[in-house]
Amino acid sequence: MPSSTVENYLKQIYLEQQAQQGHDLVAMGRLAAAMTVTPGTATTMIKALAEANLVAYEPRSGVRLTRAGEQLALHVLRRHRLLELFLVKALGLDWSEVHDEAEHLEHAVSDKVLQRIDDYLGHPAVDPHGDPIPTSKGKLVPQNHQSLAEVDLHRPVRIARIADQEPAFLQFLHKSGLTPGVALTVQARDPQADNVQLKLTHKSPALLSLGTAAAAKILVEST
Amino acid sequence: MPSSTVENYLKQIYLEQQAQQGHDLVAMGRLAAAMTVTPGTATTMIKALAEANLVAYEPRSGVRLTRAGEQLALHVLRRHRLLELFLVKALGLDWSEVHDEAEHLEHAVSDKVLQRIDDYLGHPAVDPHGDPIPTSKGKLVPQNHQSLAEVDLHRPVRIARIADQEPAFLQFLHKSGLTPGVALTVQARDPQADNVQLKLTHKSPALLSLGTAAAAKILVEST
DNA sequence: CACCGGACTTTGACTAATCAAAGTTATTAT
DNA sequence: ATAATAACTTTGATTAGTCAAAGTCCGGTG
Repeated sequence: MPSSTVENYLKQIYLEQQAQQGHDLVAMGRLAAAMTVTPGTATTMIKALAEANLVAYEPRSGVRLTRAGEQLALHVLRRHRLLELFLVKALGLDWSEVHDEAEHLEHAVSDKVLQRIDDYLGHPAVDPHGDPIPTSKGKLVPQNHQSLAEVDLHRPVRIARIADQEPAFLQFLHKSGLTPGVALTVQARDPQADNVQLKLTHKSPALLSLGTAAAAKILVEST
Repeated sequence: MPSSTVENYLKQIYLEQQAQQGHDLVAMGRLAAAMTVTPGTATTMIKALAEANLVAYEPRSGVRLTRAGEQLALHVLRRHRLLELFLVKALGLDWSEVHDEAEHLEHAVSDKVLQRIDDYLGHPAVDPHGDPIPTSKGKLVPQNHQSLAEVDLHRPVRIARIADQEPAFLQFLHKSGLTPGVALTVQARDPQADNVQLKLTHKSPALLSLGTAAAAKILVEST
């Protein structure tokens, strides 16, 4: 059974690979920063994971998950995301705080309990942030959402996913009514001013101004 | 924050102290066996816990919790027992299997989540095996139940608690209808034959034969 | 083309938790 | 009272995970 440290490394490599669309070699520096360990620690750990055939390691260029490593990572991600949704739905926790809770529980929950949680929730496809939940077989349906930083002006869209887990940012979104499912359009965009203007379809106040960095973290789908 | 290893040692010392009614010094051998570590490991660990003022250690005679250690142990026990009940009530797990599940989760669940679980369950006093749940302040109302090995013959009693967590034993009890709340009387007892005869008040088959060791693990209260 | 600087790896050291085996102490039996 | 024995402690070693700091490699820039 892999330790929770191993599970965390694999999960993080998976997430970094996703974040680098296409470019699947994750640099050691990136990984070390994401894990908040020193680069030397990451190197040591990755050499052990490579020995166990969970990653392919290319010294001085980076690391990538093997099939086995990816399966394990998806299993961890499934536990994490089902737990997040369960904490919100069954225990009424705030969506801004469930990420950190799930971070601990994901290493302690058995397959049996996870199965029950999945049944309880009715086999959901996404977690409270719109992140897709891998199946028990380790499959994850690829999403391809545009963000508010790039979607066409005036196109009617719905918020599908928030690509950030920071409690403070999530609380701001909640306060502003920018939660998954909400319908809106981008009214204007000014790259010079680093500004995006939103119009919420069924809310008031209906107008909102965001920086590009924040807009890029809000993913949408056409309605 | 104490490691889960430390939490487990303290919890185990607490349980052993309880099991040795009155005699509050727990022998190292006993503790080592309960923790399934070698005696040397227990000695080393206990010296560290004594350094941290969580236990009082008397070399070559045993160990006992300090106030601080007891508070921590009760906190762990609270998490464990609330989780057991939650797994049964909210997720429909079998009472015979929740002990082992809770054993892992008890170290991963935050105070906030535990609070929500307690609310969800309506602040219960006992877990699915009848074991009392310490309060959030670290108080545990002392129980004083007799077992089926000692209660008066023909006295009408109700099962209050099962003093064993073995899945196989719990499954046997379930199959036999010997679960907390069930009303019964002891019809006969034969020490020579190591045998106890039970009559279940509202069940059929109403007659049951148990060995003394099994009967001693079933605690009852008068009705 | 040499060398500079940043990214990466190596090395040596540390902590927590563990075991095996040797050493010590106390209790019991003769 | 002494010897045998069981219970306990000590010692030396191991594994997982980590850091600090020294060493190495490589892609530019002059």
